[in-house]
Amino acid sequence: MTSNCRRHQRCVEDAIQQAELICDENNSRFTTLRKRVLELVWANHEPVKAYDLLSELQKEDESAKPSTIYRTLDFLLELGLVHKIHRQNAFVGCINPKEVRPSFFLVCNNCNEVSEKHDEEYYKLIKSISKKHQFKLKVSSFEIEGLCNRCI
Amino acid sequence: MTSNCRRHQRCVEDAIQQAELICDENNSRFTTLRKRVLELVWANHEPVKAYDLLSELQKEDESAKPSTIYRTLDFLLELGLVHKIHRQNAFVGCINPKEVRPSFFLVCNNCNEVSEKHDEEYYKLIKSISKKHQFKLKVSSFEIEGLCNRCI
DNA sequence: TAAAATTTGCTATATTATAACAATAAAAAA
DNA sequence: TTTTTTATTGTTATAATATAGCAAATTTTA
Repeated sequence: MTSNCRRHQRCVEDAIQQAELICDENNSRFTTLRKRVLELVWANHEPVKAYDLLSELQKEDESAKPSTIYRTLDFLLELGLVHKIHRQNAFVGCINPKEVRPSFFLVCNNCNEVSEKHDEEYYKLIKSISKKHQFKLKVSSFEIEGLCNRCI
Repeated sequence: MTSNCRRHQRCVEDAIQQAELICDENNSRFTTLRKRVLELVWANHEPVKAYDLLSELQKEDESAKPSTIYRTLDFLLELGLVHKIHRQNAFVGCINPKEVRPSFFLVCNNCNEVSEKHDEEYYKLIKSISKKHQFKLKVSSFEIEGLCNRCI
């Protein structure tokens, strides 16, 4: 249990509920598989490896294969329901999938917890960079590793 | 040739010269292998894949193996002579290895050129984030993909 | 020159990810 | 409702990325 949230079950429920809405809006189906994988991603606030998800899934569904996981993750990434932490080749649930502006991540090297941040200053920086370098931003990632406030 | 630098040979020479200095200061050896790999990384301003480096190296040295490349890259990364672009699992030469403050990268999805930026505003943001969240930063990466000014 | 430390060679294998095509299930059209 | 189309999942194979561990060679230090 490495969560600083009071009742993690809430996080999961919220995530699932949001996912249902977003899939709906998108005319995409929130199938049993997709729901289950999202729940597994949300098992805690740490980044999860694809093959760890696969192991978990295989406990319930022997037929699960790497592509089962990767395809499902692709779907969830597409809708912004999960994020990839590129420095770790791992995945976390998105805390605010309706927000289209980019967030960044604080990843604790001690407790492994990831905290997704939405930050006005960060939005400004991105805009300013785009303007300064005449660069048309498509996607970005900003990942910060170190020690979180509880582990410092 | 996808460089917007006038004479790319200069970039390479500079990089090698800086590397010599830095290795020296660090009491590390800038061996033939390390020099050669760094040159290969600097073949252009695009991110290079480890196995592409390996292929290149093998043209000159049949005995080269994955670990040859990865070990050498690890060494170069350690000294800040190259950076890893995590979104691409690829590597670029560092334009300013003596600067300890973090830089960020603009990666063009059209011409593939990577541009490393050192930016006062970015330093400030990082400081502000660290403070705001009481997070002790160890390492970070900020990678931006999109269209560069020449490809827009 | 001998001993210690660093670097490289070498083999094996772990980890991460995708391609291609078939089978199934769900939604849309007839 | 039945047919057709589309989306999803199953399945097999393989590609791409990365590391571990130990031996040999080279360089530095004593």
